[in-house]
Amino acid sequence: MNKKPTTSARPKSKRLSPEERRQEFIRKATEFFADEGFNGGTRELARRLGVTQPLLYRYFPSKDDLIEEVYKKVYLEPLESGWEKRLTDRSRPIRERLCEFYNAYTDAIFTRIWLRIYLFSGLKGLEINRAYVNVVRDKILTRVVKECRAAAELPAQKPTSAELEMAWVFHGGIFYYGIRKYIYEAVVLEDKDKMIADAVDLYLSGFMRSAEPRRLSRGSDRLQPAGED
Amino acid sequence: MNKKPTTSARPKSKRLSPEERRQEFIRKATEFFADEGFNGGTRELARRLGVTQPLLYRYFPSKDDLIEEVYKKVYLEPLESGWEKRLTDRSRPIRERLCEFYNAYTDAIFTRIWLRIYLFSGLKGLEINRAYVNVVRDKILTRVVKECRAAAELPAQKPTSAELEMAWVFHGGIFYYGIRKYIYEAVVLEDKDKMIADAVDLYLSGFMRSAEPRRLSRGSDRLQPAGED
DNA sequence: GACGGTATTTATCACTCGATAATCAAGAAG
DNA sequence: CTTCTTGATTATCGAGTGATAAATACCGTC
Repeated sequence: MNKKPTTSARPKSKRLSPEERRQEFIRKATEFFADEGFNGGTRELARRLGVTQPLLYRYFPSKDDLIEEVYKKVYLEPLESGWEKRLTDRSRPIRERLCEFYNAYTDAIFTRIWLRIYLFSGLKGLEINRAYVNVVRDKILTRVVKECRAAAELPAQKPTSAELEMAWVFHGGIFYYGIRKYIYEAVVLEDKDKMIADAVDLYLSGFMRSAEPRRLSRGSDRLQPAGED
Repeated sequence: MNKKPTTSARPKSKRLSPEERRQEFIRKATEFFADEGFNGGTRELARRLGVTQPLLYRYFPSKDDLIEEVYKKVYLEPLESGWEKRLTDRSRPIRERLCEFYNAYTDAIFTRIWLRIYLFSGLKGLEINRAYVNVVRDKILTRVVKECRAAAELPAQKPTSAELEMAWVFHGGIFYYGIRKYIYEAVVLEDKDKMIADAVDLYLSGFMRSAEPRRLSRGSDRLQPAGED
């Protein structure tokens, strides 16, 4: 046999590699903290993992370190796919691009686990949460506004704060659908795609309507007096 | 002196009546739990109140009972003013009514304390939170849709689930402004009235636009195939 | 099959939590 | 001043917390 795994390259069945085990712990811990909040006890967490509590401290120096891993996993995963870049593909109609993006984005974040971790950490005032909000603004919403401006044949410029605010209202309206469904467990319109399409139509029709007078009197933007950002 | 306070009707200065004291405790406890979450300790709470921890148990049988009082206070206060009834005053334009209502409503709920208690209790899955969501739907949003239908000269009928969903998106968009400002402490467009006016314009223009084809082909509502509620 | 290192468990510490009982203080009535 | 009631404090309990050290079980390797 030419097999020569000096450091046990891949164990046959059970006994996952330390790193795999660690990731498994993080995954389950994410579920656990999503359910119980970050005040959930390490003993109960260990019970769910089917191990004893002190074992956690072999893989993570402290509970806070474990929680940190959970944050990273939750916050970075949905963004690393880079869908937002497809927003700028101007060969396709703006409506289609917005619908596609929000369908993909909400497919990623509209889960009980993601939303709960997001809200829990938001209430704790974590930097990573604040940073995420800024990423949404810079990577998604400014892009949305820019593309809408282009579609409305408005001159290209940095979005005004009023435009950005309306994009936030639009975005927040969609986001709130997820909260109602997965946090409040309320009855929502089951067809998420339709909800998004309707929201996009609402936003676009409002944007285009407010763009018309602005397009005629180039430059001067009566919706926003001065000084954005 | 004709003073005859057999049971000490009103103490001159300090030493508030038991009920006043109790209310003061609830008020401060609301602030405390808004900051620390409901896992905040009774000792720290007592310290903030300037009293010792066991004293709390003279006014409330248990911590949970105190929390219950906090819930009631927070959830019932902003609704008991009954602004939503002014939504139906059809002598005034729909835009004005919507703006007025949301200005008043957000004046009441857009505070750090209210929003945080709301989110904390929402994450705990409390009945009172679920009930509140239903109240928003029944007392506010169905009314909003009905008034918009009337303003668009559509036949009066129970809002379709798609209409209700768009009202939720509109409502949630405004609500999310408060979350961004008071939970995420993000920089928002400071002129709340303008944000609301713009959001109302967005919603109304989208609603009216979608209403036009529906108004011509009376009755059949192509935006909603069947079965609402 | 014995060895050696790693994975896991048992036992335990120091601390904090909500809650209770006993004690003390303060103000009104006699 | 004394007495009685009620407000408030001190001291403490038992359960649960995160974390550590020592002991044991497991598995690949020689």
